[in-house]
Amino acid sequence: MLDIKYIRAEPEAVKAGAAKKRIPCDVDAILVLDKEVREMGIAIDEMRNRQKTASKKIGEAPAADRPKLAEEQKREKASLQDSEKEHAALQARLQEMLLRVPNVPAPEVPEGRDDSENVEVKRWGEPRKFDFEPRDHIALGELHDWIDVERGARIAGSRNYFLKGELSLLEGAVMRFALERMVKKGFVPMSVPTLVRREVMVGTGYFPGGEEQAYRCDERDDLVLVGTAEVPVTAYHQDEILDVKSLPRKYVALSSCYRREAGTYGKDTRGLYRVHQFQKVEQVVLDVADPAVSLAHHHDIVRNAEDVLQALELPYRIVNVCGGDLGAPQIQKFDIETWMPSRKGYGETHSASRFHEYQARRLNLRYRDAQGTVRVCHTLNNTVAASVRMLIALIENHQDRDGNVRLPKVLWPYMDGRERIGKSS
RNA sequence: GGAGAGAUGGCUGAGUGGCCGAUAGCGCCGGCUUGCUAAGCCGGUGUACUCCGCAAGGGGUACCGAGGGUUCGAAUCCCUCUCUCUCCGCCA
Repeated sequence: MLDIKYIRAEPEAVKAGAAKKRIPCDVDAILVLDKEVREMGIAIDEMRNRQKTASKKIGEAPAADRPKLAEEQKREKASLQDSEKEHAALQARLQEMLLRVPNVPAPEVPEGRDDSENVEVKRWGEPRKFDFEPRDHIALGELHDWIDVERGARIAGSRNYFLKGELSLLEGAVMRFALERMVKKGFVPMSVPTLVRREVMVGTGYFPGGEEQAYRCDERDDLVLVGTAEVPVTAYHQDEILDVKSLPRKYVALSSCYRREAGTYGKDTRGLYRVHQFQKVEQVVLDVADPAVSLAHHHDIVRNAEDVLQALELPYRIVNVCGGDLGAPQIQKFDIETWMPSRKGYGETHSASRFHEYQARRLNLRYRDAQGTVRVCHTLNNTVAASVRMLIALIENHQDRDGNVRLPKVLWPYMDGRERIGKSS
């Protein structure tokens, strides 16, 4: 959420930002409503002031005079209550509108309509040239009995799956490797709730707007399954005022992630590229409200992900996500796409976002700076490793002619010392 | 699931209708003091919105878990919800 004071001061910047993101937003209507709410608030404050003063006088008056004085106050009270009711309704409407105002993208965000106009900023590693016809992950899964999508669908519906045998172990190995790598860099590991209250979804910027992508419980429990550990981790310090000396806070969490993937019917239907549930290690950074500091963190969290991909010997590229492909909350986003032979291209595996105050303001997540001033934090996050897509890349890229898979050295300790997996290894 | 207790400022903890945005202690910040390992003394110390002011600063309003109600007036009375704790039951 943007600061209403910022919207008042820079309405044109907000409009331009929304236009760049291709998100409709009636800034003028917000300003009109804001003015109305504010003027009404002043009037109500004055009415309350008169009312409080009068009440105090009644308290000081001799008991005999009180009923008469109280009678007079009753009329005042009625009109105050009407105004308060109206004011509350207007405020709620304004708040609803403010929650939908998109964050203003950074100047470095490229113009563009959709992901086809994202701008590649870096490439690492050479996609491997196979001297045999490589199998895709489904074929490899069948060969080794690693993947069962049929029973997955029978038990849990489409886009659900079982991982078995070595691939199930490999999933754990990759997650554990990614987690430990981040802990070594000073990130505090966390195990987190994946079923959260709606307000946390609002606080992190997923609601309103993203309701269709989230699973929710029925009316007995008004909870939502998170699509990423970013949600509980970023909200961890909700409503707190942190000491500036305790910043930055760097957290890393492994969690299950749940996505409805509504509106993706027919898209990526083969294989495990797009699924309803997966494991992911996520990094989250909270720090002071300084754009330069945030930018530095942004580069750091991208580096952290690159570090993991390089250790796993997977070719990737980084794209600067264009305005039209950017969500409402982000200032800027870098996606990392990893080479997947079955796609004959790069597939998104990481998403590094910088939010400035957008999430923190919604979460009421603040800090007290060295001067004692209370300010809203900045937040960022990025994937470290997301399970199924990382497994697709690993087994497809590192397969041999027989369909066995060479493991990168960094995974050996997590796979009981094994250097390869597959039938003949 | 049953029975009970509770939720107050960074923390502990008073407050049962007007003198309470809230006693006190601790902590923290500033100052003073004393030669003795640290203590003592004095002062300050919530957040948000808003108005006035160039500013320093000042005024108003709201907030005592959340929401509603009673009342001229609510931290205090009533209702609903959330959360915490204790005991019993059940499950792991």
